[in-house]
Amino acid sequence: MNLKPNGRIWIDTDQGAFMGYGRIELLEKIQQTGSLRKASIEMEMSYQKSWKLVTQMNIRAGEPIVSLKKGGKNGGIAQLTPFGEKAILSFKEFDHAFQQFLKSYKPNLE
Amino acid sequence: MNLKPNGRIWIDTDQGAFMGYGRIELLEKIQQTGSLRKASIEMEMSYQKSWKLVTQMNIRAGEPIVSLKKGGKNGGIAQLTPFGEKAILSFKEFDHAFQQFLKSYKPNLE
DNA sequence: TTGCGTTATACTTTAAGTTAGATAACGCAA
DNA sequence: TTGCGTTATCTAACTTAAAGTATAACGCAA
Repeated sequence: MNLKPNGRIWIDTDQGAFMGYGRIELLEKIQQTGSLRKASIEMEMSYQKSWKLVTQMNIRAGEPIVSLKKGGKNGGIAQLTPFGEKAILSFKEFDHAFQQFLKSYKPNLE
Repeated sequence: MNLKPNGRIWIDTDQGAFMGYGRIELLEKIQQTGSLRKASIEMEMSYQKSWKLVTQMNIRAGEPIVSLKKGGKNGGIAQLTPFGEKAILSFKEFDHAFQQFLKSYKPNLE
């Protein structure tokens, strides 16, 4: 039978989801590439969707998570703000605690 | 800003999801009505979908959660097995612990 | 044997979300 | 001033999960 407790967590705001597994992965790829387009390709996600996610995060957080600039030397740049970096760390900590919770829980059905 | 930790949990098997919020609600409505059709109407869910959910649960649990019988006095009957009742209680306990976890967690971002 | 309300199942249609494709705007560097 | 690669945005096409529609099978009761 092999019953396995599972789940997922995220952070909401009044306007909707703010931070979750997909967004975290996207932010990390932005951090690595410096480009929203490259990050979306690595995520195998359309540019439109990742742009929407980032823009939503920026609005919902009240303070920019990612700084987006178009034009210039390399065509443009996408960069995490210090606040964005803090947000990643905070969510990862939350998820770590949740994974511990999941691991510790034993369903009593046999 | 009002950041609110949120999440959901469920129970998986090797064949896929076995128990979660929607299924629990469906099981409780079956318990109350004795009918899969009436339960689906109360859930505002198509009969086909609820039938599929119940059938999957029965298969994935290895042991019936809901007993389905067609024909007879009232056209047919849907009834939780004792094992099904235990499954409900077990999941609710799991969820209670999870809600406690969520409530206790304070994100450190301000 | 007929009617009833349910379970059981196939097929079609709808709706929502996602992606694709195209194009404008931008600003540095050559 | 031109070219480049990116951000930004619109519209159309596609995909897929869900619901709708229809019908068969069942077994008790009248």
